[in-house]
Amino acid sequence: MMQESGTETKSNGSAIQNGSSGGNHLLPCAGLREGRSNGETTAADAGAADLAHVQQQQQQQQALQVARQLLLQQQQQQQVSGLKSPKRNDKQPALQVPVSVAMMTPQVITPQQMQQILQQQVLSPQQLQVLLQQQQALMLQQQQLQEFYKKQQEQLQLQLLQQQHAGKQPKEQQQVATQQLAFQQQLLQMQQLQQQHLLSLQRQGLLTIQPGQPALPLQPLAQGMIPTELQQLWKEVTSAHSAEETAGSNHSSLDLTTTCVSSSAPSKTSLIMNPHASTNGQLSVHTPKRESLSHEEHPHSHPLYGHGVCKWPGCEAVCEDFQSFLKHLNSEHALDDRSTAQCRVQMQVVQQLELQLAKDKERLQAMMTHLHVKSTEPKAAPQPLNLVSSVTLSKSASEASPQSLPHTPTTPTAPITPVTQGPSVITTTSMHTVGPIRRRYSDKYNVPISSDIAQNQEFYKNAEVRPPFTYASLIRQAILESPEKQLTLNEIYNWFTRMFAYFRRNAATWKNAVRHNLSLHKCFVRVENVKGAVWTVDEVEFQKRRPQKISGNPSLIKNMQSSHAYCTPLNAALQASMAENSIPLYTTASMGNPTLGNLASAIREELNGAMEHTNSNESDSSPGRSPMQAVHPVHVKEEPLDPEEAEGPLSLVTTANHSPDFDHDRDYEDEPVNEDME
DNA sequence: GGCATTCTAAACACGT
DNA sequence: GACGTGTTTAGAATGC
Repeated sequence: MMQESGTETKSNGSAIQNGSSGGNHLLPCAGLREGRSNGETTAADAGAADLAHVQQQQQQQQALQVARQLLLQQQQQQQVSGLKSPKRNDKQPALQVPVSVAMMTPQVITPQQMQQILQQQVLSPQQLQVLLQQQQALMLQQQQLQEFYKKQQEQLQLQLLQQQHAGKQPKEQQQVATQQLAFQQQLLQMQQLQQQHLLSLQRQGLLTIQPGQPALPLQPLAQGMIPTELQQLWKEVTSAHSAEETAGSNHSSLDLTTTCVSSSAPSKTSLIMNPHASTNGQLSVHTPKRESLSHEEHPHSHPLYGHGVCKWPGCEAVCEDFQSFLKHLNSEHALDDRSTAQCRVQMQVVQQLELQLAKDKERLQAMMTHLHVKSTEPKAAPQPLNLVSSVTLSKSASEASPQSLPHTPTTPTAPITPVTQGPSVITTTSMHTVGPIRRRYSDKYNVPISSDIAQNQEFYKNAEVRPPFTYASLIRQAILESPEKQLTLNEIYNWFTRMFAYFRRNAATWKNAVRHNLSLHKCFVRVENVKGAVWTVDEVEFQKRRPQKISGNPSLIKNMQSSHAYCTPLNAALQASMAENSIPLYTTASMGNPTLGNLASAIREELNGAMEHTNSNESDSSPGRSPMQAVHPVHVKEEPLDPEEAEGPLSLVTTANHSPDFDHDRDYEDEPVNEDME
């Protein structure tokens, strides 16, 4: 006995390499420029004809040299007093890359790196404090540098004005302006690197920045030149660079200009948001030039532009064409505090999503592993697989929760525990079932078995899970699916084995059950045929079958509602997880299947019926679920919400004062009510 | 606790 | 006799 129960139970960032972790997101400009030397800049300067201009250039060069000295000091200081951990040093590509890269590196302690440091406990709290102090010292130096820059900028602007009035060559002006811009961008880059670092410190709780305290004064720098001017200069500089980059040069030289250029505003977004860091701190960054090229080739392929709307987070400005979008992008989303903050937010969003994705993938893997193991387990577990067990009520649902599943407390999805039941909850409809382990929901909630089987066909065929339907329902379905609405017993067998992997085992048991059901239920009529005996379905009789009604049990109703509440988030989580793994989702709800409507109706009806029953407090066993009952105060035996099941006239299944109206067993067929009916 | 429903197991009969 | 089909009975599990 009950071997079958045992059977039921059975069935029942790649870029982080060479120590150059993702923290080098902000290194792309340096990486791109590592082949550059400032000698190129001076060579360009040497080509200036105007002596006065040359002198100005020399002044600027001197200023830049001072700035470089400051930056080099920063670098050296950082290298000397930097992190002491060998691991940390390993992660520092600065010593192996050009100075232009190395210069930026000490400040590029990104959140990832900080987290790694903290997680690996490479640094002691004291070391972290030292690190923090160093960063703060760097900030002070940065401010000094900015002050120096401001003075220099004023000078340069004055000179520019003078040159303009004197009718200087535009090329020379641009050279001056280029250097100005370069220096601007260098500072911007540094500021943002520091911002990044400060952010990471904030995340680690090591640094607290008051709300009113601006992290870094980016705005004044961004206002240094008007956007059109910046764009113009940018284009010229980048076009010149593309040729220069191929030549290669002294890697040890510090080229502020080239470093700065690559970090100008248009590329900043991609710099920050591009997670695909390459090795050794060299990132494949979209330079604006490349971007513009790609936009020319694919004028609507900008990730921030789609459907005529700017997709900058929180913007959604309507841009009629791509040009207007670019104008909008450059004007509204230039490099400023706001854009930087938005980029940071977006970066965190992406990080969170990646983290979530990784967790979900891990969980899915564990689930699938678990289910696979479970499905191939021997018949040891006596717990029957509950395909229709309630999400909230079923004992097996909680008891069977596999411990192998990784605990993911951060997962925002709704209760995952029911999912642990595995295939049993893949179908939305099954999650509504509030029945005992052996209940089959098709009879309870009038869920169209045909729809469920059709939608989950592949699942049932491949997974050794018991279909959540009674034998009677399955037999009926098999017969109704046949062209002639009649099947021999063997054909019924074949249908079972063909449609359900579960019935490919223990044939003796379930076949016996099939035969038993065929004989037991009046709804199955045996017809002698030429071929032999075939079985047909008497729909009227079948409709007479009464599912176990839900009486006015408040707890049951509550549980049903709660289980329904689980449906949406759970389904969403399932859908998301399965979609990301390209697994077909056998749900009725998520696919927008009309079955959902039937299901919802069924639940509503069920709930209403239960409520009505509770309110009416009738002794009648009628659930009172059907709207027909409002018209006919007589007992409605069954009111199939499934259109297919509703084919039979309701009047036929309406009886009066029929208490044991389930006409399941022939034992009952002599009941007076049935006699009256028939 | 009793009843209803469903499932499982088994026994039996009958035909091929 | 083996096997398939059909019927019947009994017991267990579960929900009402």
